[in-house]
Amino acid sequence: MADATTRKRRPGRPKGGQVVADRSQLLAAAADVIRAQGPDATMDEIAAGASVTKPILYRTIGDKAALVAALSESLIDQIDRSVNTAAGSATDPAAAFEAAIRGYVAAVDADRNLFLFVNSAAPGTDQFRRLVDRSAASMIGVFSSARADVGLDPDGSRTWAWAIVGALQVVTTMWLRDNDCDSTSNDLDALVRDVSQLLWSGIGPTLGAARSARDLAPGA
Amino acid sequence: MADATTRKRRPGRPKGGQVVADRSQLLAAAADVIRAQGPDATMDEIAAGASVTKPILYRTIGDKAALVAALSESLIDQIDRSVNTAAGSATDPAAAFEAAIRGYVAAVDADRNLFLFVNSAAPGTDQFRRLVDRSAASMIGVFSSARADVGLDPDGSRTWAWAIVGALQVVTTMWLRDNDCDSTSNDLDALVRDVSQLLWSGIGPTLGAARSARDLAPGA
DNA sequence: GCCCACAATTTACTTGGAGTAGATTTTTTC
DNA sequence: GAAAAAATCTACTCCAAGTAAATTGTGGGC
Repeated sequence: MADATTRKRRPGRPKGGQVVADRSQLLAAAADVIRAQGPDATMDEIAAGASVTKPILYRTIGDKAALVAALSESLIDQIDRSVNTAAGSATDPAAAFEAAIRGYVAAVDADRNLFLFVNSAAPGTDQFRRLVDRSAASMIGVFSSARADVGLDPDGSRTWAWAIVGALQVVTTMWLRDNDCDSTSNDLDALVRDVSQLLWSGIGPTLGAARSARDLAPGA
Repeated sequence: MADATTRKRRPGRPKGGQVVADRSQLLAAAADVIRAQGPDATMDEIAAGASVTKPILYRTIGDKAALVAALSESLIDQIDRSVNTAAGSATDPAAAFEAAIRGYVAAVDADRNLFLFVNSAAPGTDQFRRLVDRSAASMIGVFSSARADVGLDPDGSRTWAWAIVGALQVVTTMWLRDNDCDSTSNDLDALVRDVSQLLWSGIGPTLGAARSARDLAPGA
């Protein structure tokens, strides 16, 4: 968050050719405002929270879609880290998958407002599609090679990734409603188990077979 | 669509205590406008297309969320019909499931603009959640009994329905992008096959077991 | 048969947020 | 020291949602 050092500036060219706030500072400040004010934070509020005026925000970041895109980058990275960490601490592939889903939900829950802000685009908009593509990217590679090893069309991995992104998005969104105030993590376990059971049955055999195929490869 | 009989009315109380257009007429006209003008049709355009002024539209239908809710009712019914018809003409349960998904995509594709208009709500909004709940409703019943027969927690059927609704929504939305102008239905087959393969592996065994359990019940 | 109350409609407005143009102030350069 | 340049801020426009008040016609009382 840009602190009080840049507060109540008067117009004019700054010393040393510096700008009042660079892109990363503004993004961090925007994230803070959204976390505090909720997903309905307006561009005015975000600019004010960053101690900057709106034209600065627009000149530095771009329009609202660009802000969403930038924030989604970091949020998706954060979710990916949470997912990988959770999955890494499991031995059984099925357990790893379930843990990954738990990691996803946990990451979203931890940054609820940012998740909702980033997901403020309606399906059908370019923004939405970019977000889905970006979210699916990390999955596609995994599925693609696994499917190829098993003789399945690698193009289908994109479809699988889309489906999983959609399933997780809706399930998580709907789950956030019920836990709006009270964070009863009891039924979270059941939720994660159910989703993972539904999806793993389709994925697991393919991945398992691929792994076996790779284990049989020379040099394994 | 309200035709030219009610065009260029001057203000004033109509004869016979009738209103200028009733709810169902307005909804039909709105759907026509959206089909023609695209999912970004404004309330002004919809009112104009129905040969009615905006306050009439608001008094008869409600706000935009109410319009979306009303249109989603009929669209979801239409999709459900398409799904059931498609699934009914298959013998194998797995084939029926795949046919159902094909029916879903086909129905959405046939009413693309209306689908996008109805799905114009961002995840996290009440509108979105209502739509998901409504879309999931018809699935929940099926899953719930099937899961109960197998000894699974029936509550999980809601989660399954949410996940499937989300998967289909995203996959279909993303698919619409690529087929924006040219309707190459070649890859549609692959898409449907992939999605159905992913989801059926999780559902099929449960449903199959439930069916067997029911077949073993007294009086079968 | 005339007039007043009332109902449905239209015009024209307000509101709120995204995005932008032009005025304003300070630094730099000649 | 003055003019040009660079970055900023104030104040605006635009668009769509939603609404209030003016407008015009119908129906009933006398």
